[in-house]
Amino acid sequence: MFYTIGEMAQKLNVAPSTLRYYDKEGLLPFVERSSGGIRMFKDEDMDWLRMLGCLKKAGMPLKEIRTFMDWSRQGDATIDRRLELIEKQRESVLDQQRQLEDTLLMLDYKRWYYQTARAAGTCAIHDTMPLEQIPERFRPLKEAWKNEGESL
Amino acid sequence: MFYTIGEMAQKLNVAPSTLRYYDKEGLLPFVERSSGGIRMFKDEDMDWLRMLGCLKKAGMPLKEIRTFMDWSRQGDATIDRRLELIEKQRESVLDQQRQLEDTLLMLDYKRWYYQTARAAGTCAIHDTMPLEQIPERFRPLKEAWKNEGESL
DNA sequence: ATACAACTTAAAGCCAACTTTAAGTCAAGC
DNA sequence: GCTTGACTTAAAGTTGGCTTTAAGTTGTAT
Repeated sequence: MFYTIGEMAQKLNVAPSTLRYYDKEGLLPFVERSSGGIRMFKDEDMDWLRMLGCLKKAGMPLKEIRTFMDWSRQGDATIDRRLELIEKQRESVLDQQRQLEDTLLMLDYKRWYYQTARAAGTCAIHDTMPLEQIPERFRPLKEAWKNEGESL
Repeated sequence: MFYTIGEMAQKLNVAPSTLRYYDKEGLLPFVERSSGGIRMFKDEDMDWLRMLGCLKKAGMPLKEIRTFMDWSRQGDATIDRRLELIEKQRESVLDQQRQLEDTLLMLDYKRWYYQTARAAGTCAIHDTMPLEQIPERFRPLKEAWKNEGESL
């Protein structure tokens, strides 16, 4: 069972031009062509595209994904390198999760800040608010700001 | 206590040119200038820069951050809009967290895949592996792949 | 056989977010 | 008062990840 680039693009919810671009960049070394030069995607190609999607969602740049694809085609000799890359990316995702956790706390604080301000009709309420009225979960934030490592 | 752009950039771990770029884009309407035109950052500017950093980390594009900054300067009349924007961004962060959760599971699966392959000396081990030898937490993955909504 | 939609390529264009360059100004130390 | 390093701006350049355009080919339906 074969699919044209248009059909595959629809399945994956991307533009056909995106798949052509990925192909040009060497990310799709597995797609075959008809005698007339038309790309013919197979069902099993989904495995590769899923892998591609996974690495992309993990924040890996296309160049590195290309490296991974190159290694994959080279067979069992590159298992170690591929594992290493996966583990690196796994660490990166854990980092991103920690980052988002912090960001969420900040947004939750700001949400509370504006909810309170809305109720009071003015942001000035926060200039006079005693520490005890700030929800406990937000208090460590103010502390953390005094230290400040890196930020932007 | 004032800081030059270079000092502030160091504090924030960014290039001075980045701060100039943000300023040009209207993201730093709060920075004052010396008589000679040199930017003078104040300690309290850190609050704005923290906010900026928070929104950036939440994935908000600079244009939208600019909007937020504009609203902030307009005072209490824009509290509602600001709250709305914060809540929208909070939802976006929750989405990103769900996304990373999925991605992590996939990477964990791939890690296990390559660890197993390394031990066996070949990826071919996975062609003949009975379902019971695949760790339970990864089995739902294979199921999910059969459905496939969107992906890349 | 012909029309027509969907495919092909190479090259150019676009957007966000910076960075670099060029030419010039400011201000602290000698 | 002069040097020097850090600042200033405007404008051009860069990178990543696509999208669009132009010109042409393929393959299916009538």
